[in-house]
Amino acid sequence: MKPTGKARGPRPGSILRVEGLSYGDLDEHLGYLLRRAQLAGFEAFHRATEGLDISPARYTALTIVGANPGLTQSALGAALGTARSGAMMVVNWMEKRGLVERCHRPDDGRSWGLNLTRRGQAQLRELNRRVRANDTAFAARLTAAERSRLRQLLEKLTG
Amino acid sequence: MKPTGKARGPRPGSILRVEGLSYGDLDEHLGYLLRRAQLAGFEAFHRATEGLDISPARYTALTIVGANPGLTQSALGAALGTARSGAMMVVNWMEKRGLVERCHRPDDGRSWGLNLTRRGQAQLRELNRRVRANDTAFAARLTAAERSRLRQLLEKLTG
DNA sequence: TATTGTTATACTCTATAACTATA
DNA sequence: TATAGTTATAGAGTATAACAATA
Repeated sequence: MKPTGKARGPRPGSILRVEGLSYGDLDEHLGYLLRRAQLAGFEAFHRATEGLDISPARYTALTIVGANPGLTQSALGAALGTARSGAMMVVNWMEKRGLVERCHRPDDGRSWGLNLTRRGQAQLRELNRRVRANDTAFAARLTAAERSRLRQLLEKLTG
Repeated sequence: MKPTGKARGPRPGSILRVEGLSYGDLDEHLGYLLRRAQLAGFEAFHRATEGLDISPARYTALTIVGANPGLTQSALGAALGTARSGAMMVVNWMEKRGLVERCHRPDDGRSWGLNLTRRGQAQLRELNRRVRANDTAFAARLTAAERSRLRQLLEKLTG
């Protein structure tokens, strides 16, 4: 049994509600509530992918490459909301792990086209399985109807 | 007219939806939707506090100290979900700016009690004004009823 | 022995800028 | 000249560990 990967970086810090402490206006501040929920989501993600040397950003990158074969690094960076150099590091990681290939594009010698390898596809399927299962557990406090409503509201909010 | 403060650090990166790109399973992933919304919230906060040398974490710290006079640094760290050393840096920043005072506690010589100064209180009021106004603008895509529902769902989700 | 504050250090993430090669 | 990728560097943020003072 080979090692599955080392833990990466510090655990995501959660914002647990401290007993007997007043939070002032924060409880009515939408941005703060979103931050709390999002950090809880990171924690859930971390639990779901324990030992896989992955991160939310890497998972996002993997998913987007998988959904857009031949994608350019710059386009990936734009999708991730990061600079080109940031996209580089993610792609380097994916390539070193054998999850993604950089393929020359015949039409433009400057840019690479990114494609998932077989292994990358398998890895992504496994991640999706884990993440989806954990997503439900994460949102277990909500009913299915409430989850759906929450998704809908978030999508409307973000545009 | 004195300078109001320098911009701090890199702007928060947003995740703009890229035209014509597929996002695979991400659109159904609650954690991803939360992340998007939260980053949009950071951006809104940044716009609202332009030039004030503040950050969401600092704003949170200021609010919590204001709502809990005499608070301990460790307690603040717990509320922020950060280590003691992290709380130190925030408090150092607040103290240097004259927003907070460290007061000796008669009952325990080890710990400080944190209190907002007059200036800190004024600063917090101004921040609340800006943040609240911008919060509405940020969530302008939603009706008042939807905003309220969203808040409710987020609170239920986080517990 | 445990806890508070403190300091020093390391690591992650990300932005910026300069460089190259193609266009 | 403009753009894609690359590389090096710097900054913010935060965790960890060790230390002193106090409990």
